[in-house]
Amino acid sequence: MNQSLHDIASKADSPKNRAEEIAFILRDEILIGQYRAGERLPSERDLVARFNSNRGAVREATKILSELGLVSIQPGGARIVAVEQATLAVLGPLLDMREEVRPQLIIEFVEVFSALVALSARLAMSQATEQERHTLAAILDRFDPETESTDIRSIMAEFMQASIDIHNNLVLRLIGNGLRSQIMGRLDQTTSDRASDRAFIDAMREGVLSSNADLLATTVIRHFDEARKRLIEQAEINPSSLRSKR
Amino acid sequence: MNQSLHDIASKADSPKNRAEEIAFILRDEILIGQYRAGERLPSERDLVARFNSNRGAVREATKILSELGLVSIQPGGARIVAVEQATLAVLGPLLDMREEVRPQLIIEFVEVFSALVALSARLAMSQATEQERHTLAAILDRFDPETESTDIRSIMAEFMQASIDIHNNLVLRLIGNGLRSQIMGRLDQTTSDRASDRAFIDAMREGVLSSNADLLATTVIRHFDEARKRLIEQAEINPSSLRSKR
DNA sequence: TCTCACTGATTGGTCAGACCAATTTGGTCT
DNA sequence: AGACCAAATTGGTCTGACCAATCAGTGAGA
Repeated sequence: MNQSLHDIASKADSPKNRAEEIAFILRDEILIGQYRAGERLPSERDLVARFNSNRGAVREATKILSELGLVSIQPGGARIVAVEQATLAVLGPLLDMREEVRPQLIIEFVEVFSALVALSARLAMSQATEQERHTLAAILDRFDPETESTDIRSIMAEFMQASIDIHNNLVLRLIGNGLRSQIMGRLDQTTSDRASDRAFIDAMREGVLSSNADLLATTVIRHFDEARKRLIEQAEINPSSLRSKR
Repeated sequence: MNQSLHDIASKADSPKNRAEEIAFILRDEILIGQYRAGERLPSERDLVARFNSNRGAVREATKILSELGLVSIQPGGARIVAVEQATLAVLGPLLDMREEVRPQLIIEFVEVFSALVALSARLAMSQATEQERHTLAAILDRFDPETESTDIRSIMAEFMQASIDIHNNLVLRLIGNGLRSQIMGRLDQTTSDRASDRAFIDAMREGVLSSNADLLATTVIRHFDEARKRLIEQAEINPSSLRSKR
């Protein structure tokens, strides 16, 4: 039953035009590690030849890469930048590409996401109206342990979004946008314990309705921590993915 | 002594070429609210006329805007997207532009940043070697309450960076990149209580050396919470900046 | 042998103009 | 009003050209 790893991986980006097509190919090659950081990207004219295109399209493509933080363009040549200096926007492609780091990356995502959900819940509680709290509770109520269709992750995503709408912290919202667009559709179905999920949802529900920010936050943290541990166990079965060089 | 608000505001982006020049102008106009979300951006040919440029440069410019998430380009016309759906990369420009929301935005930044620093410290503690902990402590030791030059914020930034180097969580690192590049050089000098800063640094130092993740996290949270409250007080003196419509 | 200034080739930056396909728009007809 | 159609507009693609900054190899001088 554990064929779960990397069988969905939506490969979601579909290029809208030639420039994006080229950009995505180059982006993936960079992320795969085909070029080392510091190396020079082939010249625009070479890329034109390779992709049978024109400089306009190629320049737009490199513009995209530069905006992703993957290359640094200067007169005289464009150079590849270390992935570590890039933008959140490389996360999705990385999940699609690098099978070896995928489990590790998901764990890292969970670590960060849990903290952000907890923060968002806290902030929302600090100023939510009665009605807003019921909106949040309603989202949680959508969880049904019987049906497989109600994915707890999508509920958490909705909860996050709704809580952001309440506190309206733009910084958190922008980060949330980035994470959501990178992660959406790229996570595998996890086989989680529906019973413990139920308990988790109930605890959150209580925290929301009683406006108990601390309870909410610790509940979230604890739940994600368990999820993280499960992920680590799974990852260690497949020893190719240690927390090591990327 | 309180001339602090918005006198530094580096306006850091200097366009590297015509395309960026155009892109930044349009970006700022959008952020100022000159176009409403959903409206159409002037056509490429119109922009060529307005900026006395050529379609190549203009197209590269709109590519940048699209990458920022500020416009959505489709055959038939490009449309402005709500700021709320953009990328972290709009944060810096927003800080430079919208004087009214600046204080509020800074508060929101602090709320998020504190949670991320706390998380990062936690993660780092969970796997730091003896030597790595001393590296962190050394950063904290750079704080000197006597000299005005040692800015506690730059120390926190360094601490964040160093802790990221330890746990090496790529997701957190990418988010950190975004925040850092948007905030760096755009925050005002705040007049903070050097004595309480001293206490804060000492508490962190103890947390680091004793590898007490909980102490570290709560210390960070508490300190930033105080900073946040100070900011809110300052903001309320200037009543133009309530947590309201943006 | 090493250093440094020169030079020619390469590279990104800018520009003009053209054609296509899709969308949008405005008017017409029902 | 509403459906439909045709023309204008728009983004997408492509070609070819010139400039200025940079890079890399060469050769002269120390």
